[in-house]
Amino acid sequence: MLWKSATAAMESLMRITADEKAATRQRILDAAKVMFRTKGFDQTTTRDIARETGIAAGTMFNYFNTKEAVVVELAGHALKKAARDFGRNRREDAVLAEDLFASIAAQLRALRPMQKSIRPLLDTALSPVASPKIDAAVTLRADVSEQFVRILTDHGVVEPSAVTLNILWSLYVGVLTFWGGDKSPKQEDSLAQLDHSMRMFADWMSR
Amino acid sequence: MLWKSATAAMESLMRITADEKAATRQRILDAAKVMFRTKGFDQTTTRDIARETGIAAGTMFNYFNTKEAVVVELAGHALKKAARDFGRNRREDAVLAEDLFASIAAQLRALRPMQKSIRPLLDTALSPVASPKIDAAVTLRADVSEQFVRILTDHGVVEPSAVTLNILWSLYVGVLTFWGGDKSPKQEDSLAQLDHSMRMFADWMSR
DNA sequence: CATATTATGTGATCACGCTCATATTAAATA
DNA sequence: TATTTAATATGAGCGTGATCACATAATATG
Repeated sequence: MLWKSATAAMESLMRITADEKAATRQRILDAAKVMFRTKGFDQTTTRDIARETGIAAGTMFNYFNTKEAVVVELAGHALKKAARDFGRNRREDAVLAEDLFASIAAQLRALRPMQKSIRPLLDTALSPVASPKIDAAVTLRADVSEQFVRILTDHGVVEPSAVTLNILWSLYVGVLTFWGGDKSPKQEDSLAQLDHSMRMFADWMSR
Repeated sequence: MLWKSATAAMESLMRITADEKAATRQRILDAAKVMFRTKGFDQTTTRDIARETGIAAGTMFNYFNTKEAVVVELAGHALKKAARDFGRNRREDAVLAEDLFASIAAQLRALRPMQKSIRPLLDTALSPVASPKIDAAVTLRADVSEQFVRILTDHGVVEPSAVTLNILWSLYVGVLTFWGGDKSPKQEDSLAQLDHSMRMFADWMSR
């Protein structure tokens, strides 16, 4: 394709087709979102998603490498929203444990619709040793990690060691895992777990 | 079957066939053990195991409900050995963090041959919210948890709360996850991770 | 406008874990 | 031993995620 000779008309046309592609992609995400929430991840087949989207069975894989990649993308959007919410409501006088608690609690709130689909997320995206086959998973992991590092930095932890970050990540994944099966009405049990985890971690950091 | 009329001869006969069954079961485990270690869990198909064992493809599922159940059973044996090793080498004057470290380090040593197959273990057996479809997984989880509780009790923690146990479990799973991808020659990285994790936990317990 | 090239959609097909109706073998009974 | 009943082995077949050769459509070139 000769980009240098591209005219405004061409660009406009391409934008349209690109938009159509993006629209199909979005329709896949919308269909998957609903079905994952109602039937769960395992009970939703890629053929279900394709049928609901109005495309052939194989076409979905032109947009997403794997079924997991779909849920990872959905989670990515949710976590972006969570990060914004956290930034907006952040209290100036919060101590480390409070900031970490607020950050992760915001994530739990945003991820609520996919509570039933958290398992594939933990396996593919949030595991520190997950294979980098899904691009969105690498990005997601980096984003969350970055936010943790920023919070730590804001509280005087200059360059957290790998071990420190791994411990925080273990507690974080532990909370998410527990939360995935949390049946308490308002997630109190998970929030208690999160509260204790972050308090312990913060105490250890300021020892 | 009329058990009450069972004679010694019958019992002897049945013992033989029962032994044959147990032998088949063992041959499956042996074949799987080798293949899991060399090719990894995902790259070893149930048909591979069946072929190597000399049974039909479907027969394996008369002995194990799922492919995961095989690796869980192998891990169960390894962890039993680890528990014995820990009990044998346990130092009388050890503090909480040291005992937890020693206990889990023994597990890592015993699990070494299945380092590549740790993922399915974490997903099905060691997750606190895993479905109870695999009996051996429930047992395994209970055994490990029980050992942790015993160690805690020995160090004066009378009845550890659910949150406390969950936190310990999170750190434990975090270490195992990290260890699954640990390339350092003698697992120093994982042991460092374990050391810090248990020290933090013990500090928190004695706060 | 006609043709070549490139990108995208399609569904038949694969490999996998797992199931199930049937065949086969062993045990119990007469 | 002959016959009935129970236990076990078998492999064809299912549903699934994913792939791939091919069809179709969009774009570039002459």
